[in-house]
Amino acid sequence: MSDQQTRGRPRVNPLFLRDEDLREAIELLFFAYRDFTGEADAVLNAFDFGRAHHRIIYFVGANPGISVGELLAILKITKQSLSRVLSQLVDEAFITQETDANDRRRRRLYLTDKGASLERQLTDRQSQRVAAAFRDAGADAVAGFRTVMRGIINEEDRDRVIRRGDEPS
Amino acid sequence: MSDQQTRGRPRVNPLFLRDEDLREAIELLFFAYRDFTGEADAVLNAFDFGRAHHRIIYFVGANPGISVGELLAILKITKQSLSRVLSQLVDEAFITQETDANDRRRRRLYLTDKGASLERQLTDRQSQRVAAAFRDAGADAVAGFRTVMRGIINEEDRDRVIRRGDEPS
DNA sequence: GAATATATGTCAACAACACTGACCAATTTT
DNA sequence: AAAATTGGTCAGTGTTGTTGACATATATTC
Repeated sequence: MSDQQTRGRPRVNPLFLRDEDLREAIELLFFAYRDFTGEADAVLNAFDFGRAHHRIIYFVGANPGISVGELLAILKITKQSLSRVLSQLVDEAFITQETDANDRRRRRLYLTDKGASLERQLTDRQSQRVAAAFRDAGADAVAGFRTVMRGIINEEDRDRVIRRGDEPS
Repeated sequence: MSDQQTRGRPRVNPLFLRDEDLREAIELLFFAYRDFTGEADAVLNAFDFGRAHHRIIYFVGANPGISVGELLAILKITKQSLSRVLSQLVDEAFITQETDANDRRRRRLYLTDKGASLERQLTDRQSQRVAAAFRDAGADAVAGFRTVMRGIINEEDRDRVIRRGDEPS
């Protein structure tokens, strides 16, 4: 019964969240993500890889020893979809699989040197874009960015994002 | 020669942008966009539409009378890709095309009532997610979010995002 | 007025990446 | 021993992007 508040004339609330404010946010998400992901495409093309490969390489790099199931939970795709791309990365020696010692059903994933090198190329490019935006915006703005972005993520997945170490002020 | 600065040990700079700080931002972008776009999928499925339809409906709604060329510049896809999806939306009467009076080569695009109704359903859902994050984060954080996101977007495309009216403080 | 450029649309083939459904094998848990 | 979990695979399908080659109408330029 308060749904239609979201549109129409401005509503009374501490932030004065008008229609355009929210549309602006929607567009910022669209354009920022479009340009942010586009950044890595040239590198990926040189390896005949796509964005699916990139996502896998990134998250295996960020979580060495991650299991297939955890990776699926992060990417929210089916195991068939993952399998197609992951197999390529294993075949071409960008990623290795090692059977978990405690639970031998589990395969733990790691980047090879080759994989780590590609991961670095890709992450560096995107990091530079973010770093430039951070520098121009200043420390306070960066803190706000982090808070809002975390709030947009589904609550149950917020702790999947790595946290900087300086949280408790 | 300063590329490898982006990784490895912390660098000296006013924001102390460490490797993890930038990785956190990368992950925030991934998860926030994943959940933000996932929000509308159920509605779209009911209409047998996908995300490509959503993007078109959104930007035509936000820019009534936009030309095909401008839409292509925003979406950064080929006209063939756009055409397939746009034709469906026109055939099913979610969008109308009107020849521009001044330049009769141009087709200006508008949402029909049916299209506007769908646009509202989709945008409302996403707006609610953003509004909740904004409320929890507070006004200062929202300002920071906007500044950083704008900085991530390619410079030449920053003014494609609608601007709130309260910029010059 | 003829040549050129622009805006849009269309046909055809193809690739990446997601999906569903139906299985199978190894291993662990109950 | 039975059931649940983890991971893999085969087969078929749909959406959304790509290239390349043309076609049409209209506007602009020489």
